[in-house]
Amino acid sequence: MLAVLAAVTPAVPSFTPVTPAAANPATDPQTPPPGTLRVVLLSDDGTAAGPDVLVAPGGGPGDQDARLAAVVRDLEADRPRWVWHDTTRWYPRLLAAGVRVERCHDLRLARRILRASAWTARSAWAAQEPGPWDALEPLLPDAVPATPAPDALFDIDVPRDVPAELDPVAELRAQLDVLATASGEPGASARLRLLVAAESAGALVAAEIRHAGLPWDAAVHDAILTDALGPRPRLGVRPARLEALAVRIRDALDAPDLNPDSAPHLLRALGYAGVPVTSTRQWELESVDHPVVAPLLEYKKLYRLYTANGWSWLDAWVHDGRFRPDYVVGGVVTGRWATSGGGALQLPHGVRRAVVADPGWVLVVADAAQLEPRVLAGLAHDERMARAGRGGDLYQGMVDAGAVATRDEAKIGVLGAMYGGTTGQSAVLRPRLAAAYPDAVALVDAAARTGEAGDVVTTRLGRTSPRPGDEWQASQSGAFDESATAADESRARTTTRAWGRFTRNFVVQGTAAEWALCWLATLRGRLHALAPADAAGAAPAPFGRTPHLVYFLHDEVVVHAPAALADDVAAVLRESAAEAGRLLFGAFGVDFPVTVATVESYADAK
DNA sequence: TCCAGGGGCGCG
DNA sequence: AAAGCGCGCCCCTGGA
Repeated sequence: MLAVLAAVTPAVPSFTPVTPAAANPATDPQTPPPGTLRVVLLSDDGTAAGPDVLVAPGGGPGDQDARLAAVVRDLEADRPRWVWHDTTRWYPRLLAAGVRVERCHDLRLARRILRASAWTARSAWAAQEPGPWDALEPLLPDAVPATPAPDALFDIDVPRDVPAELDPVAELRAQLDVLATASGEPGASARLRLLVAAESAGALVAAEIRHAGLPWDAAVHDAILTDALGPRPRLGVRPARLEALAVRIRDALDAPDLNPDSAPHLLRALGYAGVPVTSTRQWELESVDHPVVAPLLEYKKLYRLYTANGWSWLDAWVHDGRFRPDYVVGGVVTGRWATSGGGALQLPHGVRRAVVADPGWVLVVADAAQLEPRVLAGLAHDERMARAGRGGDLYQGMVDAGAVATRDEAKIGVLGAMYGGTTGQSAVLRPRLAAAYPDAVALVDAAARTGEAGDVVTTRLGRTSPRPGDEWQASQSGAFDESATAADESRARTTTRAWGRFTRNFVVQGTAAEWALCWLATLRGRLHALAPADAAGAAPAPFGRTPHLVYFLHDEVVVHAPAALADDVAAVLRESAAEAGRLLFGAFGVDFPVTVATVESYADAK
């Protein structure tokens, strides 16, 4: 069953006339008042399946939320797939009202996938000019206070954020049609359906992670900072350790006015002092023997900690013992998640010490081992590469099979093949890799050639790469013009190859992101099933004492769980990884082992 | 005074 | 050691 949380009559009557697009005169003889929420019940094929459920507006603050929550909780018994414009606009409020849903169809995210997929490209719907649905952006959590002021007007007001003409029922039916007629690969429809479901589940997970929050001990974080930088300074003053290092740097370079935060200034000062570098990058400085190098490298390290994850970050992002990441599902072209603030995906290892489970709880940390090479083996149906990864370390498996001499070589060779490395050791290893794993190498090489030709590539489940942009077009036409110079041609070649490296990597990174979504989706369901009989407890509703996801990082997750359930959670993490592999690659036998660690602090996971 | 772009570095 | 891919965030700079 599909339940479209949808035809919402405007909460602001003056905003637009009250003419709900999905109003059905047969069941609604009277137009409901402004601010009414409507749940449209449909069968899986999109046909009507029952009378609409209306949620009246009004009452005190939060009253309508509470009524909606009751309606949703009721309907959950029938396990509907909730269909809505956009998870970021609905789900945080349902969670705040204590309600979890099992599954959803996020029309905004699904549309982005389906409009761009090579498997739906022949449909008229995909060919339409961009419209208001395409302009719909996710709602940043900053715009929705987690805890609204008690006297705030708290009606659900989607029309303020979503143009009223965006009829979710019509959009859903269009998407179901396009899904049914997808073609271009065996099972194209089923794969795209899986992708839409997984992407939508990801949207639920992202909202739930933000709702629950990553347990964060601000005192531990402050101790890390004080230990590294000295006591917290007044606003606008360098911490003591940084200032002391700045003095040493100025002395070593004989540059009393040097501001080490300015790269150009620093580079000039290095030049005057006779330090042979062309940049101030860490790796270049490390190759130089000069008294300035040690304090400068130390300064850069601490400066980064201070600016990116210092006291200001702590003030801005950690409240009530929780860091709430602003994930942006599908925010990266390849389908990976991005973040819109707080830098949750760049959490330095050095501050992970501050991620500490609640008393009586543990963090169960899981990491998919060599995810991308395994995905490549599955994509290419490369039996030998799959065999190398069976059971254990894929790189060591390659050594044991005699393909390369050392684990390090295996890693460099594989990464080089996936990223398009053309220099150094990865270039040297290339022929050996191609000889041992011809199918895998052929797949990424073909993806690169497709990109170089200006064409698109597609992941296992149907996410399709963007077309090359203006720069690529310009360099192509420029290079073949009569007046083209050698420099034009060289620039065109550089641009073309860069795009080839992008499409080469897109198929692997994008399919790995799909694997991760399937992992999350399965995990989410199975963790919920571990709920103890009395689930009320430490975590905010609807989690209570149920293990739940609190962090995600491309191929790694952190689950916050009551200590007694740690082993069950570990088992679920492994089973879910295996299930994700089956969802993507069916019976083709490629293993997806995960390393699991049960810890008090995230820093102890590795 | 504002903002785009570059340098640099954190993560996978 | 980085390289080859994908990001976000910080600061500074220089032009409008």
